[in-house]
Amino acid sequence: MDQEKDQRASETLEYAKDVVIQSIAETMDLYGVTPSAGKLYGTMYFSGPLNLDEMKDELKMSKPSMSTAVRTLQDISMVHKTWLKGSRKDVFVAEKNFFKSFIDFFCKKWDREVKINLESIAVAQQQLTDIMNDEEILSHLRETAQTYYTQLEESKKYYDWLTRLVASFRTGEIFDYLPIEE
Amino acid sequence: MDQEKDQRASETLEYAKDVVIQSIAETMDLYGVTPSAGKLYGTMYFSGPLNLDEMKDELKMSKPSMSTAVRTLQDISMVHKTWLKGSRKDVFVAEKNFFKSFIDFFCKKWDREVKINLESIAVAQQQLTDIMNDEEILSHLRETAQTYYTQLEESKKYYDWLTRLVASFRTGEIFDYLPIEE
DNA sequence: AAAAACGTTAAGAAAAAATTTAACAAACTT
DNA sequence: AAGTTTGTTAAATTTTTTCTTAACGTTTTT
Repeated sequence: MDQEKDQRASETLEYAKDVVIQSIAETMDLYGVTPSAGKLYGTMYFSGPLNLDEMKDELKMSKPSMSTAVRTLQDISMVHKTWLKGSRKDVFVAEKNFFKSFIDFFCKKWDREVKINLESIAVAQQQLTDIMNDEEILSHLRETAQTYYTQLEESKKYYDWLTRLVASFRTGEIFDYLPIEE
Repeated sequence: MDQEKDQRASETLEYAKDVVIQSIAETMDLYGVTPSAGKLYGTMYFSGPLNLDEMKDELKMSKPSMSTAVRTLQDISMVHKTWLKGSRKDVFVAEKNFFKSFIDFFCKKWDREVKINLESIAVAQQQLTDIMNDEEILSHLRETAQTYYTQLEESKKYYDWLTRLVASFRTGEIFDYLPIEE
């Protein structure tokens, strides 16, 4: 009967979706993904399980692009592979729980930051100690070594704190302090 | 007297420094800066105030590169401009307080995420409501609109929580819950 | 067993980003 | 006021990244 109205409604629906997809893609640069991957995630956020062909039709891109994009999204736990009875194609669903994505992503990154830097600090401090303890070395060099050593030691407080922050996120303890939906 | 030993000590000092600079640069990808900017920050982390010419000599890069790199580091509050009596050159110092950098950076990014997405959600929900309330529209369209609306409404809990997380970081209240140097 | 479907890798093309040299504008010296 | 110094912008180049087409290996269907 009122086909025109339904047509318009359908377009409005698409538009409303696109507005959100666009802003999700835009802010996902913080997660270090390409705009394309961001747009893919945004699309999946509003869709059911998608296979690679459906993704490529949706974004009008090639299949290999979808393959790599969906893998990077998997790497940061923003999409998951599932099974769909009947079809032999891989299908993927977006992780819609932003808390999960947030925690998973940043904890991984922060862990890495702590690990890499603490390792290099350990190496550096060993060398610096050798210089500091050798009285035959020019005093201004030894003083510099001491300065660097102290600065690195100070920075450990941060890495320690970050480790505890990650733990609090991972266990969910953070939500005792800062509850969801206060 | 023992020039050789001092020479070796000096090299060891440089090496120790470089190890840390390298790892800082490597992990700073999370902050969305180029490797060059990361290396510049790492260098400044161990130096006093530097001007553009000193930076270019240190990193063996061009002056305009240093100019843009130092600006991106300023944008994320990882270096600050200071004044040095006598010289008319701009000099910059690295922010050595990692807590400050951390909070400043992520709060800015998270604020942006919240702002952009909440704005688009508001737009989208308005459109969706129009469809939901119009009984002349095909019911399956209206149901889809309802589904999207609910999903967006749900996501607001996350943005609300993120807003409170940012507030807690900004005020320093987070440190009551998770103290530095436990 | 041959053919088709599916996902990935490889190679090449296109697009984007980073870097350098050159040119410029403003502030300072003499 | 002419000439320097300093930082930035502009244009051109190089490098890196992204994306597509083509080829491949595996699994499934017929």
